[in-house]
Amino acid sequence: MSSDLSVGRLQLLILRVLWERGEATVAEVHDALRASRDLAPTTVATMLTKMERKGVVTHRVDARRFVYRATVDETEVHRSMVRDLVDRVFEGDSSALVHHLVREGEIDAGELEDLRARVSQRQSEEGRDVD
Amino acid sequence: MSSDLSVGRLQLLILRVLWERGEATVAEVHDALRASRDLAPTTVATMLTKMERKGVVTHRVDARRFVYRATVDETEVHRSMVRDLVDRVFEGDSSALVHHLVREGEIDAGELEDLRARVSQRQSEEGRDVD
DNA sequence: GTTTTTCGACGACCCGAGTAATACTACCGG
DNA sequence: CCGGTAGTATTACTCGGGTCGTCGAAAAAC
Repeated sequence: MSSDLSVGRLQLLILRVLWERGEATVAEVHDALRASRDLAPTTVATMLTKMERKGVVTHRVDARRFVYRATVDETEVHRSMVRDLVDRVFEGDSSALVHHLVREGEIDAGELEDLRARVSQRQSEEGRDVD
Repeated sequence: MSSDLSVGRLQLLILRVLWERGEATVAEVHDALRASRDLAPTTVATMLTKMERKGVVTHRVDARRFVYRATVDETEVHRSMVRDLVDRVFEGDSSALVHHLVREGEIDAGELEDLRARVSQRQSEEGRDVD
């Protein structure tokens, strides 16, 4: 599964609100977004509807209001969107992406060392039961 | 500026052909794409037109045919598209992206070590004029 | 009980990517 | 000079993200 969970900017903003709060009404989402975006409440509602049609959120009814909840978690969405970029831009080669980041000076030696330590530890720990 | 050079899948495929060959006619691009996509020649032509309107390619006329050339290089496009993803998904934090890659097992210790060595060398070389 | 407010449903648009059929035009062979 | 061909321009359509206005129902307020 986890087919295509790529979402647009606004959709991601909305999902973040839902991930943080667990559940939220249209008004709550709209309110939480006020800081970053000045939108009509109906815009949020429409977006939520479209997102529900796509399958990334659901809602339950609570006394007139719709209470939305994400049906996908942050990691799934990240995975899908990163995969998408890697496929499009780097022909599926994730390390090419990291190479790019390094070449562009987005990542420095300290961060890489940190990561390296973490991953090598993980690999030695879980080495026996992988795949 | 390198403002917004984000392009779609097909546009990127087309750009790759242009980057490889330097210049290409519609027919040549269509032909080069035959392997990966089965498109009508007009589709490629339309796309090229739209891309020219956007500013990522130009053309010169050579005896009736349009010879297209990219006006942006691969690195610029990569930068723009990666930046875009990082902004949308990781709130501008590039290292969060790498963290994700590591956590998802897309990158292993060997690759990180390779990268780390490279970047630390670069940093010590150009150490005097950074920040 | 009637009016006002609240909230979701629907429908309308815009825009860009993608896809392609059709129209148009200039050149070439006869 | 004429028509076919090559190759671009035009037009059109689908889809999804984004943005709202309006409408209708229902709850709340008076």
